[in-house]
Amino acid sequence: MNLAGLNKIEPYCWEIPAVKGEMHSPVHLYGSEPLLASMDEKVREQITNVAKLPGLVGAAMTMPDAHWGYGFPIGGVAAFDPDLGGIISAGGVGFDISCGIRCLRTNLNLADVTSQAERLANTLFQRIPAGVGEEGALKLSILQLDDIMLGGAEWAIRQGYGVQEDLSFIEEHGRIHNAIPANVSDHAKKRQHGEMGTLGSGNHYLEVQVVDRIYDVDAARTFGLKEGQIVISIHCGSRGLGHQIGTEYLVSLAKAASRLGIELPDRELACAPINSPEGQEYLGAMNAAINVALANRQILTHLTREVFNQIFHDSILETLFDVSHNTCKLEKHKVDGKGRWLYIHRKGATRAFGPGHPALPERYKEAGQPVIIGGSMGTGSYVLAGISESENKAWSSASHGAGRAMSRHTAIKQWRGKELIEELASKGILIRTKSLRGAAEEAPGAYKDVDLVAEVTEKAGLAKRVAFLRPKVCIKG
DNA sequence: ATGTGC
Repeated sequence: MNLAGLNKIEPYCWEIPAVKGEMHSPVHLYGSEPLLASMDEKVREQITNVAKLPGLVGAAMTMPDAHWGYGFPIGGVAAFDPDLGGIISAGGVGFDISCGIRCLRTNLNLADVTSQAERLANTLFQRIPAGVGEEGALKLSILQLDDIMLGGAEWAIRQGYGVQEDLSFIEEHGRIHNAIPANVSDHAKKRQHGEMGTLGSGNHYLEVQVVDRIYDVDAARTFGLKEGQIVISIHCGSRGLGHQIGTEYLVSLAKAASRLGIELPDRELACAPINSPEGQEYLGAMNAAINVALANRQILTHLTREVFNQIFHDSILETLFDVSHNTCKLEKHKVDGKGRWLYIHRKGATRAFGPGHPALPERYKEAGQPVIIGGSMGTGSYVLAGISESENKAWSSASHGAGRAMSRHTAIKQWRGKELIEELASKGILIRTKSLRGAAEEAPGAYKDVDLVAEVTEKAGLAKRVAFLRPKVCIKG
């Protein structure tokens, strides 16, 4: 991205001023000069288009890990006011609705896992269904899927997948309201029928990690993290169901936009007013998919506990937190000192509530919300904490991952999956995957530097670093 | 992301 002509308004934020009559608000690009310079021009183009959509409140913005996406850039954040004709867009949520990361802390340390690493990797790979179209042990009827779409992780726990305590540490306490299963097609439900409790493919993973470095001692203590401790991160979403909802509502929202005379700067930005029938319909379906994703990560948590209990007697795996990073959520935020209810699109961006936020569980009230930046295969991840400053800057949002730096196509030409896996094994990182091509697409070199993303996220005032997690075992989709 | 591509 060419930064010439942009205003540097803060040490880690560049502004594209609003063009009168075209954009409702300016664009704010959070990042450092090197991170922004290496981003595709498309990021700038796409987020400028978002600034042209009706009912936008405040700046349209991108997080430091942003990259080119469908319509909205991944790493894009934008707030819309329904009373001002604000819109909702399927491209602004992403196809993998409520894709996110569940992080579990354990009572194990590095030495426990090192001696059992091969067995752990093999058992996890055997027990955690992963890969395109891979089905799990659960086979559900369409009626049961309706219950999942309403109940989320609560449903999963009622079925025996996990413990009540998990719910306190999941966004929305494991279940988002206003899900409308009737707005989800039978086709979408059928696609999900065998896919509950599965990881999926692409950048999804289950990783066993060791806490390698603590940045913030107090927050780490509150989060229950200490150096040398083993944690587990599960990255996945709403699988076939979310994807099918995205595909279908893209068409319905495009029709609504045309019917209502909404000018779309890009047809990929198909959207409808939140207060229109189509907007409401998508919202109900998207919330249903959020619950499916929350239930999915809950089931995977349970499967992970079973594997750990089999290998390590008396192992305890507690939910540290579960964050979603592809959502549109109704939240109350301050605008010019006044509280307003806004629909916040976060596509490839994590909600990052600061200390004292009423939605936080009691345990994290003072420390702020745990924010998880998932790294690329084999490079490590970060746990951060939400800070108050981010409320004014970015509607309490932060980066979600390393963010791609290169297309999948280019990555395949540059790396071979087998060699990558061998190289990582030589560094003591065990990868298990059904797709060598997938591994090549996910080469660490195809992603931005996660250390830099986490550092810049902190310096930009979006969240503060708490701990760095180094990978040991990675089950790839 | 995705029963990866019409």
